[in-house]
Amino acid sequence: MRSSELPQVKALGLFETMSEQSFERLMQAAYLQTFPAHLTLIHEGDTADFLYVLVEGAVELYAAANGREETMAVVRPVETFILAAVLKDAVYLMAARTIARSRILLVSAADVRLAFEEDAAFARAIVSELATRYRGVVKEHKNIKLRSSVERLANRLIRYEAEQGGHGVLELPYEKRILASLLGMTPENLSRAFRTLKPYGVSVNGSSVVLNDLKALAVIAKPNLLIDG
Amino acid sequence: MRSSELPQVKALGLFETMSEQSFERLMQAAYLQTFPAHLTLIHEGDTADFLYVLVEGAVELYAAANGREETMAVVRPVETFILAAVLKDAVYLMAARTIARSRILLVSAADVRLAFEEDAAFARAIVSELATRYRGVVKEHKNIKLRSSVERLANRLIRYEAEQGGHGVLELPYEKRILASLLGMTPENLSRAFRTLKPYGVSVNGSSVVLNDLKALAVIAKPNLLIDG
DNA sequence: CGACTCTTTGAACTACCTCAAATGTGGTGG
DNA sequence: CCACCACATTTGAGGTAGTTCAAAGAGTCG
Repeated sequence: MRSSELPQVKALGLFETMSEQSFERLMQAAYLQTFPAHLTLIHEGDTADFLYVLVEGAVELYAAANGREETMAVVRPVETFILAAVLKDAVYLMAARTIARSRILLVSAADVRLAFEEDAAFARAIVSELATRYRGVVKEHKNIKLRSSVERLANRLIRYEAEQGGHGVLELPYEKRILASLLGMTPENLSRAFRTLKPYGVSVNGSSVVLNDLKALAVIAKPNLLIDG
Repeated sequence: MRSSELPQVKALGLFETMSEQSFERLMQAAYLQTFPAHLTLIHEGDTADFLYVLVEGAVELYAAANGREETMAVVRPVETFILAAVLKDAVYLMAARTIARSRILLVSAADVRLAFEEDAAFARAIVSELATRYRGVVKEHKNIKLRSSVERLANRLIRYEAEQGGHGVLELPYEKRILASLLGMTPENLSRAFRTLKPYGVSVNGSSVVLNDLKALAVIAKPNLLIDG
């Protein structure tokens, strides 16, 4: 693999504390590859042969059943995905496809499990990462079970605005179609939810959103650190 | 703590492989306590001071927001709960209360983190447990996003029947009110969902359920190993 | 420019919820 | 052991959030 991205990967929470030696061994059999947009990387039910690290781009994790298909999460750089399946040597519960052209590091799953055995710092980092991910899914599950779709959208907008600098403006990081599915609604309903939020200072123009009245928006969103934090 | 339950705890996947020495140290500062039914053990947002091990009884994990309250999971013996919060030294994302009179082992969270550092086998077990839990929440999330309430009930009945011996009969392990919330619906809607399943061989009498036509039930349930497995 | 796909809008439908009341059930104290 | 009470469950009626289907704009990319 090209070595120019290595420092970026090593800086990842998961690899940061592990020994240089273990890291090098792990990277020796790793591929850094560029994939075009809309390419399916993994299918539900496949065995987990690789741990994926998204270096650049965006990846959608989705699941299908009963003829329906829903976005479960969107991975942004630099982040790993499907760690749990790799550690359990189990099949993937979610499928993954690129949303945009993406640079992805593929690390051998067997090597990850080996490094876990041999490097205590790596083991700690894995636990930390896994626990964080676990809490992330729990929050998402609370989000779905405890909130209406308009509330979910309002809180998501508040989150994006904060992540993007807190200047009252934000760019939707991917298509509304995907955002809708991620928030557990149809595209049509997302469109209507945006209109519902207009009286609360939300104006939308394509993928650009302006929040003119954060206070009013917070009243309807009722943000909650134990869901959004 | 009483020592008669110790073997039962040691046999837990999480503690099974750890050294006797580490285990004994962990248990030295642990309490085994009996709690009456309907007692709140932990509140959302509390700091995680203990890892809980349910030895006997039943515990409901729930979450509240917007004046609503929903059951997130039900813990059955012998199982741990809120492991992720303990490992991250973070606040609990879910509250917990006993459903029935319960015997619960409380292990110091700091001791768990210490044992994790010192005992590699324990570290492995924790990762395995955490990864399994992670996959459990993902499955539950798929369940909610991809299925209707009747489908969720049908699959849940199929699961209980299998767990309880596969003889075509099952006992609902807790109140319908809680089952309803766990499945993401109101008690009224659960009652109607049971009636919807009657033509598929489901007859209910209090907490006793008979499945007279598993084949027909499976047709409507469309069970899926990547959700129910 | 033309052919996509995405997004929005409208209209009709449906799954699920809310409210209210009747009925059933388990636990408690006399 | 029984009567009572509180609460769980069921049933009915009506409402609402969200879906589906259809079709018209609006970007986007070759």
